[in-house]
Amino acid sequence: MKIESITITDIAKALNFSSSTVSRALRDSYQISEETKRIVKEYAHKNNYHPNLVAQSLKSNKSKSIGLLLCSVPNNFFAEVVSGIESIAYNRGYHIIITQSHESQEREESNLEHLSWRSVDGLIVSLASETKDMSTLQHIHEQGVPIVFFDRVSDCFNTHQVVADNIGGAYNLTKHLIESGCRNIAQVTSSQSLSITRERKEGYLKALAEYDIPVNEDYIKYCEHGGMMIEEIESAVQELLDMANPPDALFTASDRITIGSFALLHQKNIPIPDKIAIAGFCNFSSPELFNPSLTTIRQPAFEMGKTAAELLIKLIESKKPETNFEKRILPTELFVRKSSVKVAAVV
Amino acid sequence: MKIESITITDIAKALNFSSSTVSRALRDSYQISEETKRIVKEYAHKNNYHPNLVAQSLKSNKSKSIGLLLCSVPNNFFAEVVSGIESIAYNRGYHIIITQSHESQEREESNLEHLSWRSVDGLIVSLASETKDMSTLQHIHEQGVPIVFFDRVSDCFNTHQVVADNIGGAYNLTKHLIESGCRNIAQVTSSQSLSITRERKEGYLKALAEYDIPVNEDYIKYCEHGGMMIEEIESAVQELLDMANPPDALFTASDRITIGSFALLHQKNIPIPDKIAIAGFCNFSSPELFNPSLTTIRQPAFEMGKTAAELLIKLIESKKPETNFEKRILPTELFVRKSSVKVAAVV
DNA sequence: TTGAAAGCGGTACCAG
DNA sequence: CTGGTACCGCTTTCAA
Repeated sequence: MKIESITITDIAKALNFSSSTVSRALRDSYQISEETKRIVKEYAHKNNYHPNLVAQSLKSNKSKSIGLLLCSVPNNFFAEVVSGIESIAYNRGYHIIITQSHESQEREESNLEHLSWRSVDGLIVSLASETKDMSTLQHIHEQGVPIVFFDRVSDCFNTHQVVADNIGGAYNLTKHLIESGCRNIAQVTSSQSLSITRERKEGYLKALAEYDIPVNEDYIKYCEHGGMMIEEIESAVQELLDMANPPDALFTASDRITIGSFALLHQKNIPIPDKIAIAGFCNFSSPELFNPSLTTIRQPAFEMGKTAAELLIKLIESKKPETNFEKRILPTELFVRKSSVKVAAVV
Repeated sequence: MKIESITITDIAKALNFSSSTVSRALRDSYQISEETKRIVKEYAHKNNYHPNLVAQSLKSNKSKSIGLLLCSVPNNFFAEVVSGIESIAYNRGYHIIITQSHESQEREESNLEHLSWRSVDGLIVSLASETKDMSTLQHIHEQGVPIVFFDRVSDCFNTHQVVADNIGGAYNLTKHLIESGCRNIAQVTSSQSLSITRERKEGYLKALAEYDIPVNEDYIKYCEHGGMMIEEIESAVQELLDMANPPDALFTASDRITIGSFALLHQKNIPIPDKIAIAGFCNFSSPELFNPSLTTIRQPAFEMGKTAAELLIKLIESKKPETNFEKRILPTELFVRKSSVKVAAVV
C-alpha cells in the first residue's frame, strides 16, 4: 500500500546526516553520539517514521512473520489454537499468515509453497487428513525453514512437536465408557494416516485390553477426509447402527466428528445414552448445553497454540541450529456428562 | 527464512543473458523472442526458480497480502468469515494476515499500525466493541490504504461495507417472539458504540412498535466488552431476572452473548422457554442439539467473508480510485426451535 | 563519530 | 529484441 511514510533517506536529508548515521542512530548503535541519536530520534518520532518492514526483510532475510497451516478455521479446536499462537506472536512482534488445507493434500502443498516464497520465518503445521506424501514439507524443512508440528504431527523429520495427550485422553474416555456400563464401544475417527488417529486408537485399545474386552475391528470407522464431508460421518455412524450387534457407545475422535455424529443420532431420534452412549474429543465451549449434555475430552488448544508459537520463535531466533527437539504432550481433560452415563440420575 | 532459492541474477549468469532479459522472459514480455523465453523458462523451471516476493514488494509497493482485524477467532461467526475471506484470497493469490483486537481499542490500534507498516495491500476490519476513537484507522485510510468494513462498521469515512441484515434479522426474531406469546422481551446486546448494536436494537424496536408493545429501556442491557468477559453477560442476565417484572424472553444479540446467557439460565435451572424464552444471533453449527434446541438468527458469515474479500481486492486492483462505495447487506435466516416457543409441542 | 558505497532481488527506463 | 543502469528502503562493511 502506498502509505507515504517517511524514510531514513528523508530524515538524513532533512538533518544533513548520512543515511547510515540515521539508520544507526535509530537502532541505538554505540558508535553514534548521544546528541545525534537524540536529534534523529526526535525528528523520526515527530514525523511519524517507521521502518519499512519489507525493505528490512529483503536485507535481512527475516520477515517477522510465521506461516500457519491447518485444515480449517471454523472448528473450535483450531480456532483456539490460532488464538494461542496469536497471543505469543503479538508479544514477540510476529505476524501470522494463515492458510487452510481443507484436509486436501494438494491444497496443503500449494499453501506450503506459497508461504515459503513469502519468506516466512517459520511454519506451524497441522497436517491434512488426506496427506500421504510429505516431500514438499520435507523439502522446505531441508532448506532451513524452522517448522513446528502440532496436533497432527509427523516423524518424517526431526523437529518440535506439540500435541495433546491423545493416548491418555482416549484411554480415560474409553475407561469411563466401560465403567458406566458400555461393552460394545465403537470409535468413529479420522484418517488412518494421522498421528491423532493412531494415538486415540491406542488409548482406546489400551482401555479395552485392561478390561478384557475383545476388540472388534468393525467397530472402528475411519473418515478419510477427517469429517470434512458430513456424508462420511453419517455413513460411518449408519453402518454402525445397522450392524447385527450394534455398539452401545460411540467414541467420536474429533470436534467435527463428535458434533456430526451427535447431530445424526439426534436427527434419527435415537435415545442417548440409553440406546447408545456418545462421548468424544470436542472443544466446543459449552457441551453442557447439549441435549443430553455431552461428555467430552477437551484439549488445551489455546495452550497448544502458545507452546507451538514459543517453540517456533525459539527456533527462529536461536543462533545455532537446534539439535535437541522436544515433543510437548499437554494433558487433556475428561468432562463426564449425561450423554455417556447409562444409569439414570447421575452427574 | 534462508531458502536458497535461485535468483534472476543466477539465471542470467548461467545463460549469459542480462537480468533484465531474464526478468522480462519470465513475465512473458512481448519484447522477448520465443526462443529466449523458452530457454529461460526451462532453466528457471528446472532449477526451481520462484520470484522473491519480498523483493517484488519492495519494488512495487504491493505485497499481495491483506490484513484482517477482528475481535476474536474462536467465535464461530468470525471463524466462518475468515474461512470465506481465505477462499477468495487463495484464488486471487493473496495471503491473509490475521490479528485480533480482543475488543480492545488499544490492541486494535496497535494491530492496525503493525499491519500498515507491513505494507499490506488492504485491510478488512470489524471494529472492537470498546472502540470510540477511529483516528488511527482514518489516518491509515487517508494514506490510501483500501479498507473494507464488515459486521461492525463505521461511517467515519466512505468505503465498502459488508453486513448482515441486522435490522431485518432482529425484527424477524422479535416478531417471532411476540407471536409465540412473549410480551416482555429483553435484549442483551453489545456495546452501544457498535453499528450492529444500533441496528439490532432498531429491528427490535420496530417489531415492538408494530405490535404496540411499549419499550422498557431497562430491558435493554449493553455489554461494553461485547461479552468478552463472561461476568458482564452474567450480571446483565441476572439483573434482568432480578427485576420486579422480569422479562419473559431474552433476545441475545451476538454469538458469545447467546451462548453465555443460555449457559447461565441452564446453570440456574431456569426452565426454557416456559419461565423465560431465549433466542438470538448465533452461528454455532448445530443449535438444534441444545437443550432445548435454540432458536437462532444465522448470519451468512462465510458469504460475508467472501464478499468483503472480493470488494477489497477489487479496490486494491482497480486503476482509478473508487468513488462509488457500496453497502452490501446480506440476508439472515431465522431458525425457529424450541427455546423460543412457549406453547408445548411445536416445531 | 560519521559518511560513502555496495547490495538484498526484481523491475523499468533508456539505449542501441 | 537485448543490455546497462538506477532504484525501492534499509543495513553493513570499509574508510576517513
